[in-house]
Amino acid sequence: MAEKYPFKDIEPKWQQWWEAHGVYHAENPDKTEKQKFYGLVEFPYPSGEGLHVGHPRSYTAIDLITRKRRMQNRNVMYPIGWDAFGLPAENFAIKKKIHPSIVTTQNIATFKRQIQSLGLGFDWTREINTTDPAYYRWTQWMFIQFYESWYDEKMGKARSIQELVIPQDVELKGQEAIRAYKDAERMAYKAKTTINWCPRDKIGLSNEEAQGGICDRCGGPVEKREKEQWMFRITKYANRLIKELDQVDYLEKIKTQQINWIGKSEGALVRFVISTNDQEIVEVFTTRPDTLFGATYLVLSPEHEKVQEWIESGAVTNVKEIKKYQDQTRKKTEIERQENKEKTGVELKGIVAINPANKKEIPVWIADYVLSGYGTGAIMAVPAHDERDFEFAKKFELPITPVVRVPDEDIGGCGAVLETVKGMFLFQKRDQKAPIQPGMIALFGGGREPGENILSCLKRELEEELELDISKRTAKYIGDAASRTRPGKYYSIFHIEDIDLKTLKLHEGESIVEMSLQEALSHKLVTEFTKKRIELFLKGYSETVFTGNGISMSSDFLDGLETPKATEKMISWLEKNGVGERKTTFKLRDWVFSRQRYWGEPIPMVYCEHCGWNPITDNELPLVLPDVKNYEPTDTGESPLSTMTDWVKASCPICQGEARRETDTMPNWAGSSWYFLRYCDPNNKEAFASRRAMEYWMPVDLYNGGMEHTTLHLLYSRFWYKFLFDRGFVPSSCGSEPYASRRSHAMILGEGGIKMSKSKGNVINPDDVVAEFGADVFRVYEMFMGPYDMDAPWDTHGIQGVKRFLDKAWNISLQQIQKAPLIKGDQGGFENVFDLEDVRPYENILHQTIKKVGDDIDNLRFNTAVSALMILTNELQTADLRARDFESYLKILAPFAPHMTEELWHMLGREDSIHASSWPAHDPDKLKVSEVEIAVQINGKVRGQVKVPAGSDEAFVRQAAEQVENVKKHLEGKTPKKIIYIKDKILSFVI
RNA sequence: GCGCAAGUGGCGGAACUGGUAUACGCGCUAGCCUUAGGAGCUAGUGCCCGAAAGGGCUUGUGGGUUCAAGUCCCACCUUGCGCACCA
Repeated sequence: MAEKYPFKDIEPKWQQWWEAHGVYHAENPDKTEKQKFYGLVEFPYPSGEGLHVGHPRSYTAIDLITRKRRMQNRNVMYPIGWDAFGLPAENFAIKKKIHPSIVTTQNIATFKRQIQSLGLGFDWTREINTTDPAYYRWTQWMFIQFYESWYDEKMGKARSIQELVIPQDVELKGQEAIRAYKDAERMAYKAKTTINWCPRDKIGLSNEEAQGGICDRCGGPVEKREKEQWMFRITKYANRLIKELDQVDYLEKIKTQQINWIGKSEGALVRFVISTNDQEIVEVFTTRPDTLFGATYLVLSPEHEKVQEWIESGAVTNVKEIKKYQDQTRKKTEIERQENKEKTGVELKGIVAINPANKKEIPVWIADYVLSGYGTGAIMAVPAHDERDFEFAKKFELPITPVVRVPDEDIGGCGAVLETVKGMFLFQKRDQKAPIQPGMIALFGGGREPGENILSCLKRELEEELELDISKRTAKYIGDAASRTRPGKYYSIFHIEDIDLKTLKLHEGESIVEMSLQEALSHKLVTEFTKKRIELFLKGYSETVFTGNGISMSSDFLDGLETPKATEKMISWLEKNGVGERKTTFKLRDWVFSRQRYWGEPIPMVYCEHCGWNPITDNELPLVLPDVKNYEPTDTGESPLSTMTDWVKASCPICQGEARRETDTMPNWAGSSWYFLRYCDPNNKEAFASRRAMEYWMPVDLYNGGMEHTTLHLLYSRFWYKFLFDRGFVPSSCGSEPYASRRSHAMILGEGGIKMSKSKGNVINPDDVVAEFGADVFRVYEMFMGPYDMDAPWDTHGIQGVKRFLDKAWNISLQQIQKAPLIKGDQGGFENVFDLEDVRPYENILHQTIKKVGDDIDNLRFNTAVSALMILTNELQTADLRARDFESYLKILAPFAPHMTEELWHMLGREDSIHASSWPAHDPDKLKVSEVEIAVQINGKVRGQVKVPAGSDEAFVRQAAEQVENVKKHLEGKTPKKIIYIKDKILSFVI
């Protein structure tokens, strides 16, 4: 009698029927009043490997949600397409000498067949393909819009380049100057920069694709190369890409990753004058301008342009040494630079800079710990406040000057200052008589009359005040700090070597209290101020907040200020004195947009000797990718297209003269940056999508994709969309964010928890799974494996369990359909002849499950939803269901097992699709249970259970509990001291 | 180093605002059915003691709060992921 669910006969039948009946075709906005729901999964790259079992996991997840929304009367769009430009097809083409488009077409066919065998509710009428000229026509058109735009900082948005006001002085210089001025503002611009070059793929990479110095495609190391490249000014959007995240519902970790990648930091730009030539200036960026007084040297990155200038002008005297160091740096890959963090560097002899705060002359160095790509490529080194600078200063014996600020209450007298190697200082007020103990590494400040000999002061302070004999030790003078409350007085700061900080001794009356630093944290004799410092010290922080205002400071204006306030004060000082200004920098770089490969969208630009770069005209779009003989990329970094001399030749759109085409192509992130807009209106020939369609469908309600795309596709497409939005190509009612919410799937691993790979031979082919178990089992299994956002290993036994479940559900359903004599109901459905009013034992669990499954789908908790359905199915084995309850059962199972439920639905005599039916509502009355089991605890341990009517009061439950043998035994006839009763849950005695 | 997430049976994993830990599934054991089964059905299954009733222990480790802690607080350990000389 135990029949198997005959998926082989059923599944293909319904797949065809659905498509023929357009069950999953989204209605166009003009034809519906319904509210829309736009569910989106990242469209796949159709690789030669075929579909991975990981793809269906996320496709099915969003499929479940969209199916439920459809049953909740939403007009659902769940589209799919092909992100088909890319390296693997090209590499395959090189190897097999087959045109990439042929390979791509084949791969798409395979992917499509595989995806369609899974019964996913995609709207195939909206299928798109980024390599289709009808599609990439618009990608090219958008490129031109980027080129024809500039970013207006004042309005905070991109505008047409026509609207760029040309300053008069530029205008006077003529056309050449005007063009240069415009080019410097365009959102897409060509520039010679150092790019990441993958020698294996022979392709330039964006920063996002070369994270950690590793190529995103092949995993090999990345080199630096000078190259002229098309760039997108994504940095103009850095602020908005962070700020507008608060309009969207993304997983918190996705937001954090984007924010970190953009890497905003606020601070100041400071100009250092080179003393040998007043005209010469080095700009540095710092987040801590308040520490400027402590800047004791400058460091430039080895690639810094000034270094080259000084070599050429002969300003530096140790050219050979410098060049050697530059060479070394260049040869190091980024990985090597990261692995070896030992500080290296070379002084630029002959170059001296002036610290604008204290007018002191300071040396200038180059070192590779300063990165050319960040800030200005130069830093002011404040070794007392920065771990890296400290390390560097120690190694090359450069001066270390703390900038010391202290709140007023601590200025009162000289005190002991304790220091760690890292540069942490501790203070103990003098009136508490905290001596520096032998065994500390210490710095201390001593009040000293102007003119008093430093060493004699030190000796006096140490011996008289602090009871420390320093005769056997080396005390190194570090510097002075002026006292604010006692004008004319200074704190001298010394570094006493060979001392290890372990204990703190305090005078309490006549006796001395000795304590560990741990104990000091809670000791009443120690001030809060000191405690805080000890705490920081123990955590190993290098941050220093200190007294006075640093060596030879001309003013004490930073005294007593918290770091943010001191920073503000210093910035206004810099601005007032014209030596610097407020500045925000980002880690985000402009997007390198050219690729020196064949299989990508041609960049629609031509170069003319007279007119420079210009976009081709609209009616020339699409600029179709020509056939070439050889797809092989070159070591020189020329695109294979450059060998197509006929194609390269073009006429200049301005002067009609001879011109040549751009031969680089776009990165594969181009087509995927706006595909979600094309789905709204995929066949439009007049525009990339109609305004009406975008107004209705955008933004995407739910977008699912991998975490690996957080700093790639997700960032790029948000930027791209914001640009289109700014320029009004996307209607303003759509909002400036393309995706209202973003979720992430996890990986499916091979059996045993290791990654699936060809070489390990543990790859599961979806085709085999569908052939053996059918699509419904496959779907349910992938949902049941574990939490959606956690990696899960494939388990061949586990899928058997799911098969049993669906077989069981199938059999129960057949019984229900057979057993119950059906009559046609009023609503067009069927009711059986059983009494409709009697209370049925299964109702409770049915309604609970309806609620749970619905909630779980909404919250992407598919594994527990399946579990609830299994429990319900087990319960229903012995029940006789009313027809409408049976229909509810099928409906909540339908999103998970669409084929099986559709078959059963039609067996009931239905002619429409179950997936177009309405989602059942749970009846809150029927969630309630009549009887509950209450645990009885005695002194916190469960000693028995009682079954009572739901909602019973304490007295009733207590009486029942006291009848239970085991409870009686443990109560030992005593009267409980305390009784806690939580209704319908627990009764707890304390005796 | 910094940031984030997570540690629960033999395994994948449940557990809502603290309220009977181990749901559901796998695996395993026994029995039934079968010519046979890697099919199906029934029962059992955290660990220890016990014939049973029952008792003791158990959610990475150690403390704490509470009548009651996987859940809250403190300290620590481990694993995974992300970033990593970002000034």
